[in-house]
Amino acid sequence: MHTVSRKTIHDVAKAAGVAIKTVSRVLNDEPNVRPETRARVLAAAEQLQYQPSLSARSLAGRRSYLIGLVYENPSANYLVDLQHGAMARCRKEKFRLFVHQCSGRGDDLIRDVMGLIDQTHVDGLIVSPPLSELAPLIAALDQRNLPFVRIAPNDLQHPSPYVDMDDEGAAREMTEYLISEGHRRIGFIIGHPNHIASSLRMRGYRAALDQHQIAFDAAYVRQGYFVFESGLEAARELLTLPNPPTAVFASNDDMAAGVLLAAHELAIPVPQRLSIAGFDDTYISRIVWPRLTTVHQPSYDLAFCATDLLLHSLKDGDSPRTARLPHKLIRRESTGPARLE
Amino acid sequence: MHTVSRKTIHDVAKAAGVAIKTVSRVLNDEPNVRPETRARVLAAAEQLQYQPSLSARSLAGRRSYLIGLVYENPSANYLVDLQHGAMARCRKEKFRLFVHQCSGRGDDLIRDVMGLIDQTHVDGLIVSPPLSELAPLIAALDQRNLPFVRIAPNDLQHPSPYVDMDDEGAAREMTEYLISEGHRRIGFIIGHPNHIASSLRMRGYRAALDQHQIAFDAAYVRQGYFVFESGLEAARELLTLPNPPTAVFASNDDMAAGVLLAAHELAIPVPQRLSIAGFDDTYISRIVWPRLTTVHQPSYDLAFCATDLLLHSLKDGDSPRTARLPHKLIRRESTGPARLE
DNA sequence: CCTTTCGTTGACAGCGCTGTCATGGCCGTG
DNA sequence: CACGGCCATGACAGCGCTGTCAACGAAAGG
Repeated sequence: MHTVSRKTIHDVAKAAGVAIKTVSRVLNDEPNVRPETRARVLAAAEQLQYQPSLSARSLAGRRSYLIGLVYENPSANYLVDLQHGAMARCRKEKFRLFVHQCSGRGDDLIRDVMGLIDQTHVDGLIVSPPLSELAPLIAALDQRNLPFVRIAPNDLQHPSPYVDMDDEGAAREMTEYLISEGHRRIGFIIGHPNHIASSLRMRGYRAALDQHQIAFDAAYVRQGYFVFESGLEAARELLTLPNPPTAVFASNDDMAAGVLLAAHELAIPVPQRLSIAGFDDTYISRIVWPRLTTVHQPSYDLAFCATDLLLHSLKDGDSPRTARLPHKLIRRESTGPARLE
Repeated sequence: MHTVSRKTIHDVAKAAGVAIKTVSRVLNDEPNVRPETRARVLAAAEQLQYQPSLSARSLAGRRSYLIGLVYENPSANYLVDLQHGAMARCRKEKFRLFVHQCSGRGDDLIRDVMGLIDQTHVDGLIVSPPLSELAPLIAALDQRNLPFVRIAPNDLQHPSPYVDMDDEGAAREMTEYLISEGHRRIGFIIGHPNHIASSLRMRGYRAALDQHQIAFDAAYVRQGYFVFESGLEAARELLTLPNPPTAVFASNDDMAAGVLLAAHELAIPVPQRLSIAGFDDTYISRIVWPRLTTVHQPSYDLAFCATDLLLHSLKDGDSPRTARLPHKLIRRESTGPARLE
């Protein structure tokens, strides 16, 4: 067994008959290289299967060609979508993505992220929810003067770029759809209190009720935490109410799956006697029976777009700073007309 | 806004009143440093919030404190478990995990992985299935002389370390459990042909039938691909057979969820008229209704353990080279006694 | 007492790149 | 024809560390 030694810029320079600086110029698309020289260098690099060392680059220059994606504790499907969206965008440049699960809370979390920055020299950061709402973290990043993009942030006034979707509008549409199906007693399960999306979706729900002169009834609203079990518990309460809702709108698919399970337990046929709607359009919404009506949240695109904004802001200061991505109501078998009573 | 400049080893050395080499010694746990000197350096490093630059480390030394996790296209839940298992183990040392989704097939894929190695200088690699079965990739890694650990590989003779579970035994246990419930016509859905786990699980299924003198009937076996839709399709065929199975054992949970959906479509009550078993014990096995009887596959532990083996083999050559992790049969509501006919 | 060994520390080179500046050939201009 | 300016290229320093080796004092041995 014998280690194939790494090719360096010197090998390429020698093969192309130029100085290493010229190789560097070619590989970094710098101007002032004769086209034929450029071609010669490119050919040599290709022939040697040369890959520049990210370590050396970040040490010598002011870029590391690395961007970080930090997250805390999102659901698996959402997380994987984010990762792949960001990776896909990175792959189109010569950047790589460093995925980092943050640990700790408060100051520890900030230290954790700062440690990531110091150690890896990332050029920028993609901050996913709920970290994107964590003011102390955002402030620390500002102070560090590191470019970053937030996904679904709460503070839209902050100067850093962000991408999001219209959570409130989407929730209003879903609620209106349920109303249009004849539902009047519509249960609602709120998401995790730390996520701005939770209150936005709640607001959309209320707005739709208001618009259709349906009185808001707190008895039909339960606090959840974006996880399956919280949806299950909330639904057990809602569905055993004296005058139970004919539809339940959960703030994400995981909780909606919990509602569905509760309905099955209580032998309530879905959607004949109970309509159930989710949010996010994750994998599980297509797997359960009946399949969930939900709102498609473009997680992959959100991350792709966030990475795009970040890469642009690394190149030139003046680039689009925000993007709002479209959502879509997905009707499936878990919702239907309210039964006449 | 003002950039807080990165602290370097020089800052720490100055603060502690020693040479940078001594700081390096302390931070790398090298011997021959007086305890009080060590304490002084540690205090200075802590006080300055010093974080060594991974770039400089990997450039200067022969370690990068980075290990790579490469994967191709596993299901989201499995992938996230792997990532978190590996990250958790890394966090206990001063290592970081570089997660990389491979792109391309054949030579392109190998070039992709080699590019990762050259660019990031990873000290070692965790190779997850089905890449862990890709002989050309393994050969390329061997030639590169880079330490790596395989998760659930096919070639147990190969000298590189690996971790796996007893797929065959687990499948046999599950099948025996179904037999013990009185089932005789037991359908089976095979996993993706590229995964060794598929044939092992199939082998376990057959072994259990043989042991109980139940004739193997190819009509009850369908090829699947580890994805939901393939389970759905296979189940539609199996359940409309003239003499349909009373139980179906799918090689993973996603496909079992597909079987469950097919049963719902055909109004076959589960488990009263059909028992359904999955494999992996992923999130979805707990959210469908009825919840799936399945085999717990320790994905998190597999990755944790793989990382552990890798880190050990980086330190000293002679370390345990393999580990087989325990599985567990999880009985839930999707299986029950066969109906007497 | 001097020599050898060992434990502790530091000086310095150099990892593979990029940033800065120098060099030299070529052009156009007065 | 002399000169300045521009383009293409190269020489060289140095990023923040680790590896190597030397230096020094203290302990151990003859």
